[in-house]
Amino acid sequence: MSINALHAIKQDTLSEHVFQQIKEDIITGVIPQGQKIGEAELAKAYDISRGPLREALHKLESINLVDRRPHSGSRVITLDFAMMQDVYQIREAMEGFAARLACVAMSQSDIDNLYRLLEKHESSIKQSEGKRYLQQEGSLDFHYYIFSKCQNQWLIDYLNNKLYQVLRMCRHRSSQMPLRVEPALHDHYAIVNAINNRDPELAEILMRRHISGAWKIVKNLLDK
Amino acid sequence: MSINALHAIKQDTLSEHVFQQIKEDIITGVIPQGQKIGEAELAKAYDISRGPLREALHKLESINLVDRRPHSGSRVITLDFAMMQDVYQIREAMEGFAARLACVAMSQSDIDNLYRLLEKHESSIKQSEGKRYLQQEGSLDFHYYIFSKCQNQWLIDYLNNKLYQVLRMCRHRSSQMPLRVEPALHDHYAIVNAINNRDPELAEILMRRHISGAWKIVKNLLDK
DNA sequence: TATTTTATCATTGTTGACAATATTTAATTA
DNA sequence: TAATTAAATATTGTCAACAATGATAAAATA
Repeated sequence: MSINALHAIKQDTLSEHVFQQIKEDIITGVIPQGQKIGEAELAKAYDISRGPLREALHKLESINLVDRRPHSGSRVITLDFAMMQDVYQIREAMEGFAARLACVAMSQSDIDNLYRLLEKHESSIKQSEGKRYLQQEGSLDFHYYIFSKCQNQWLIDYLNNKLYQVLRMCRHRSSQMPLRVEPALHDHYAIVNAINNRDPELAEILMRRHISGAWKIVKNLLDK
Repeated sequence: MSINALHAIKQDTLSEHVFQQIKEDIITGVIPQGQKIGEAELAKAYDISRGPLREALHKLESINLVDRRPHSGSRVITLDFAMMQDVYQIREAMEGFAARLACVAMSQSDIDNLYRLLEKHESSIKQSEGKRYLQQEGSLDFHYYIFSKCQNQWLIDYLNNKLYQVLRMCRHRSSQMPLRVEPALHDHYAIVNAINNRDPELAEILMRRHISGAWKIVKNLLDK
């Protein structure tokens, strides 16, 4: 299951529908970073009135995809170094903690599913060298599967609807960077093993290291 | 400095002003938990039109103070056991991590200020036995001072504007519970000592224990 | 010419009316 | 009478016009 599967629901209202659409357009770069957003202009572009559009903009602000200043207007955020560091740090803390919780809460069949997921990734890596993007999506699935089992609804919601949206944006931005995926797979196996051994502390530590390691790689590539 | 000092600014717009006001009314219980919110009704109560009120409600939803279902309406959240547990868990993870970061980032004069703050709390405790509420506010100041120095803007924003609002709500709800404050002060000193020794790992661990200890107390009182 | 002031313009904030949906009430049927 | 269906009501979602504020350009002064 892809993370985006959760987006299908709740587009009942016009404001919600347009929120999802603009969100994707920002994440995928259709609307570039730092872009000034004129309400009237965008409303016409998406063929709605300004009311629902403003509500959509508020939602986008609440997931930190746009900056809004009263009487001044909105603009798409810019993924500078400080912001990416903030995001990766929070991800390290929260997803590490989520792994700890999930380690306690997961059923054995959940863990079996995780192993199967990793095997699928492994074979997928061996076959396709070029399609790194799909492999990254696979990595997202892995992370999502774990934190979705932590049984803390607030935590799940924050990771899924806020942090991971910005993370997808980072990915699109740095999707031309060369990246090795085998080490990540090795990390993943270590994490699942810790969960399988019902060792929450270790699961948290390994998840943290995995994420802070990913940040170090991204950081180096940014310094180039 | 109280946390609420930050609320003074940015009330330029009507929607923002009413957002702050409703927020306080929810936290302090003027609008009770679980209350159904009729837009027209509230708009008249606060003497504004429905447009800005709806935007305020969206903001309230984004900090998890109200639930909103399309076409159905909004209601104030209910602080049940699961939700409070979620909040304290996230607080443990994020504030622990913030303490780790702050331990690295703090200047020596910051640390001195922390010690002075604790001394003030100590004498305040000795003098007034009855005014537990003020002591709790003091505790909030302590926590706020630390995480505000973590240099992660996202983290600060989340703790200050989302988690701590719900936390204040928990406090108001359980403000008649008997609670000992000396142990908390002891914890606080241990945390500052760890920071003073520039030991980030320990600072994080102690902050975590402090918060999870607070949760255990609250949990027991809820089970009564 | 550079800078300040003033006036014009564009954009955001706000409002009340209208449309669409959900909820409640009443009526009907088993 | 209880359950189901249909009509009526209330509430939310959407729109377009208006007011208020900030940004821009023109004019005036040094």
